[in-house]
Amino acid sequence: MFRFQEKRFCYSVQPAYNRSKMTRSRVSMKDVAAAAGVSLTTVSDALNDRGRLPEATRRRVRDVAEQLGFQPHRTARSLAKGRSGILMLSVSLPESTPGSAVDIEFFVQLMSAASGAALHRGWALVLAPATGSERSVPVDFDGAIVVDPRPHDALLRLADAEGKPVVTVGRDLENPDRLHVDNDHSAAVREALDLMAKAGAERPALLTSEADSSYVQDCIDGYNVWCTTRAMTPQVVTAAGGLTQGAGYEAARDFLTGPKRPDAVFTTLDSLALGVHLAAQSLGLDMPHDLQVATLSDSEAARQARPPVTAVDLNPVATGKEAVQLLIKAIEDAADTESFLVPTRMHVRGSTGTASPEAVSD
Amino acid sequence: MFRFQEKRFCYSVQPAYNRSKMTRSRVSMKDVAAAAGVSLTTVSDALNDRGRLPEATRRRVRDVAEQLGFQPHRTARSLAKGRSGILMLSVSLPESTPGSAVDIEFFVQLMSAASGAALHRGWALVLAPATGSERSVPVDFDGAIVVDPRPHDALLRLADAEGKPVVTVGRDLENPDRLHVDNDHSAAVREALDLMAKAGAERPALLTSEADSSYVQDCIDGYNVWCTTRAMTPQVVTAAGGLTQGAGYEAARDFLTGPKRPDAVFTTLDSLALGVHLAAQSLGLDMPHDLQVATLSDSEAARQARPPVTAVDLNPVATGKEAVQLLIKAIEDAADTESFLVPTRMHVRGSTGTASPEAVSD
DNA sequence: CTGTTAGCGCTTTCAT
DNA sequence: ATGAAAGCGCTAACAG
Repeated sequence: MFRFQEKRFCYSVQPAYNRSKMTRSRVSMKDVAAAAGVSLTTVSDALNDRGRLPEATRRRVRDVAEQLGFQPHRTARSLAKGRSGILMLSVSLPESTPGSAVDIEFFVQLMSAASGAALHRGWALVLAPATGSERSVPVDFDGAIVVDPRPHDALLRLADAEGKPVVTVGRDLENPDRLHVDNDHSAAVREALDLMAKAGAERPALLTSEADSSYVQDCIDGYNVWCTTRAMTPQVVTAAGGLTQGAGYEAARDFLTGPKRPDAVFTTLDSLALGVHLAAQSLGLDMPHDLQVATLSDSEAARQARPPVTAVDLNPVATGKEAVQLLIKAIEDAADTESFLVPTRMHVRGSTGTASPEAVSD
Repeated sequence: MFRFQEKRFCYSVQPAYNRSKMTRSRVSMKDVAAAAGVSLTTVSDALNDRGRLPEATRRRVRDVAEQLGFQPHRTARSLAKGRSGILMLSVSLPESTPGSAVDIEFFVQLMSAASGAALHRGWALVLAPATGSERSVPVDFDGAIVVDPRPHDALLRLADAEGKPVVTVGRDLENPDRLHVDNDHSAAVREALDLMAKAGAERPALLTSEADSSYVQDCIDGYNVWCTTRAMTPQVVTAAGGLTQGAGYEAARDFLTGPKRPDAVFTTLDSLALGVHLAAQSLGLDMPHDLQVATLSDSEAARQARPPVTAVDLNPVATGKEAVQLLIKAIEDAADTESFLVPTRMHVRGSTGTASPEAVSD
């Protein structure tokens, strides 16, 4: 239950910008040219540092432009150059996941870092409409970043159709050679399993979401390789219900009360781990003694849980920056761009047993 | 401590889009006109539903366009119409706050909702560079949303300078009549104080961040009015160190060990409340018995804390949507736009004592 | 070293 | 009911 405020919800005011409505019409390059007594070309060259003008003219023109308060008209420039300066970014979650990508810390960090990196290099980044959304992209764009691509991602297909460069975060399973940024999830899983094994785990399980992303498959591969090496019987559980704590909880209630209960579990997302955490508590299992928990993707929630959850930091900030950098490179000259693997970090915390001496909790 | 992966960090692949490099050059309206045997004007009119063509021609032209796979060139349209279709959004945090706005759930929700609402209506939303950032905005925009405006917000000044409409979230204290979206924070504070008083609070304090935002001032006003009405001595504490849990913790350690320790505290942001929460626990104070805590702005962290924190949901999603709607209206016709107050919701949880019967925890 | 000119792809008067 | 033509503000050949 809740109560709404009883007060007025609306009232009226005058927009502030109305007051200075005598907006002097934009200063154009033509105006600058006239004022400086040169041609349009010269102004363009001076403003864009095209080195064919003597420093003197360049300076003079720039000064005039500054004094007139000239601001370049980006749209006109875009039209003339055939480049909009806009990058699109889409994150498509599995159908089954309620809520949106902003509920997942990894995506928020990545998105924010990507936007900042783009701006820093003079590009603008626009979030793409959720897949399946009514209309398509409302602006011209020069390239796209597709996070965790799924078979029929709208932005991916649109970019491909228009021949525009794409960088994916995580591999495009339908086209694995496509330019991408990724982590070595398989290695991360094996590292975490080693850690838990050292602390006594004998039956580690893997809890994943639906396996339609490359990172989930990599985790499964890494887990299977590890189990094979150790001659252990793998137990892979797929949580139904998307990337949520609830999905993790339901799955965990299930396998934690079944026969051959695992004594450790690695999850492919922090929200799943949090669900396992909750299930373990509700079953009266002690972490890490009765059950060790480790997960892919670090988050504030993983840090705040009691005990805090051991997690692999995927470095979404570096990932976002790198994706932007790669995409810009691909746009500017398709040559010499190569996919990139972002290093991960393991944060050992209370949800797993004590690890080897060099890996201490942060 | 942590360990980096030892593996290869990079390897090279061929960008996928290179393979289809024989990109058929965009289909333009001219092509459509030729194919349909009509003029450019007619195509334009048909495609934009300008009602001067008989339904027959309109259909025919549209069919041809569709068959040719025509996609409008947004940039060209923008140049001709003098409107870019782009909205800017900036969030400026207090100088003292480390990290970025994406660490604050309110902003993330607002931003995501705003972006979605813009897209839904055919506009694109671009995040503005952090204030004080090197270069200015890399695209032409038609209007701006400025969240929690501060005295010298770069985007605010830029928009004003170019005579572009602005909607602020929270009032612009230097120009209170400016179009905005806001909550009735003063009423929310009083409601929370009532709640805590009913549960026995006799010395409620107010913990705020630096008071340079309208919402902080509103909280202070509401608090003072409430105290005056009840003939209570107000105790307002300003946390140093920005909008962080650490800042809340430090401030709370201080006033919780001083003379006349408050038995309840209202904070102006969830991270501050979480800091108070931590301080109370470290001092062995029981919540809600020894200390009641309530805060502005609900969050996952407030819900997950033990005990969970009573919080005012500011409805950032509605706020973001409304801001976009208002801004578009202001861009399209400056008339009849009015500021808007978004209703809030109180979520009563374990950090405060039992409230009146109709306000039950969710 | 600098200017002239023709677009970029669309919208929009103004004719017919 | 439809078309011709002049831009929108900038870039980029191509001259000189």
